[in-house]
Amino acid sequence: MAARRGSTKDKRYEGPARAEKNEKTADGEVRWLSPAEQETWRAFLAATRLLFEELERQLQQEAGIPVTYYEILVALSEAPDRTIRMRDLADLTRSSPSRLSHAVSRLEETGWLKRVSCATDRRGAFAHLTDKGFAALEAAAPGHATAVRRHVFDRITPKQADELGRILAVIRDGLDAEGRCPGVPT
Amino acid sequence: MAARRGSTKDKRYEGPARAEKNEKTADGEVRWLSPAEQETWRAFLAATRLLFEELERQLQQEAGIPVTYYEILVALSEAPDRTIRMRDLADLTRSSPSRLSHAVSRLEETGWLKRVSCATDRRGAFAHLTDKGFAALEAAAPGHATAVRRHVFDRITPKQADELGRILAVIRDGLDAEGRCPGVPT
DNA sequence: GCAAGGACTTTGAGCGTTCAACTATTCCCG
DNA sequence: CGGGAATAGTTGAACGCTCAAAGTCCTTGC
Repeated sequence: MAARRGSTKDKRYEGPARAEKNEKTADGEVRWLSPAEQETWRAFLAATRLLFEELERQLQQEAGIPVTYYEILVALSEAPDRTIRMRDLADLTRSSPSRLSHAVSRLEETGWLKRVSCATDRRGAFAHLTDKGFAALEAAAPGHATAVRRHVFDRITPKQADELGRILAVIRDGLDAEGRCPGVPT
Repeated sequence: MAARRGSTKDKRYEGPARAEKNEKTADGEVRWLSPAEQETWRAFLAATRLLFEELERQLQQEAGIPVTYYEILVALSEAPDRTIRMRDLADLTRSSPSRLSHAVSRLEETGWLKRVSCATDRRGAFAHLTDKGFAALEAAAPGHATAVRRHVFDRITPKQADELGRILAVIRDGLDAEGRCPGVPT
């Protein structure tokens, strides 16, 4: 990735040339990424793309579902009664209501999930993981866990894993907070 | 089951997917993630999902293109003559040839890219970034860089950024190596 | 030379996601 | 109580991606 500095003739992409001088936009100053940060960011993009593609392929071949559906099954499997209100399930899995609705529809067709209407709030619906769905999850879990271990945790030290978790939790919390109260400055 | 793609029902069932502890099964060992590893992994999933969704939304609204298209433009902008052979561009951006072909077609429609046929290898094609495409990239860059900085690098220390880069490079290299020579252990 | 196999690229179908409506119900406040 | 606003969930179209299959051209061995 690379394209280390000054390859050939052209401008290496560190932002437009004019930005060297004029760093202002409508809302203030543009602080480009430093070379080190760029390298990190490109590693981020490459690693996550490769990783998710690999996990997706693995899970699709062995279990026939995408990773996001797997996450839905996991969330349900951990809930009391294996049943969660749609809204809460959307929050847990960080999906949009729309995505969740489509996904649940799809999983309902395979018989792994069931929609249950809510007695106290007639707008509402629950998603319930069926025994068949739970069995499917049990069958899919070892392969998926093995893949995650193989591509991530077997490659880094426990200390690095800890640090990775801490870093990603910070990033996650930042985005989560922003999602909940939009318009609040850092 | 609606004939999903790789729908291999009735997979081998490799032992109970119970247990947070490590255990063995008949035909091989499944090493589950430790509680700490699970927490890290869930942070990974949540952070990357939120982050990419946010960047996608930002870039889509401000520039009208997905992040992956942006990466293609960046790669081209750094190349001599702003021109790269399709195969090499696919490697650089870690896309499948198919994805790249679709993407280039799309970007060609907007006039940001141009396909140029190769004289010495008539199977081949180059992708060339037009002036219009370069201008579009210049216009999109500040917003994108700002978003990346805001959600990632402004939230972590430089030391953490370094460590993050090192960790992700290891993961990336592992997957890269595996992609090139499948079947090689570790 | 020539055939067989490999490399480069494109195409079309199917799937999951997003986005923008839309329906239905509940909440809130005067 | 009544009516507007908020909440829960669904739907359909558009779009990007994957996969399989194909077309086109190059290369290698004989």
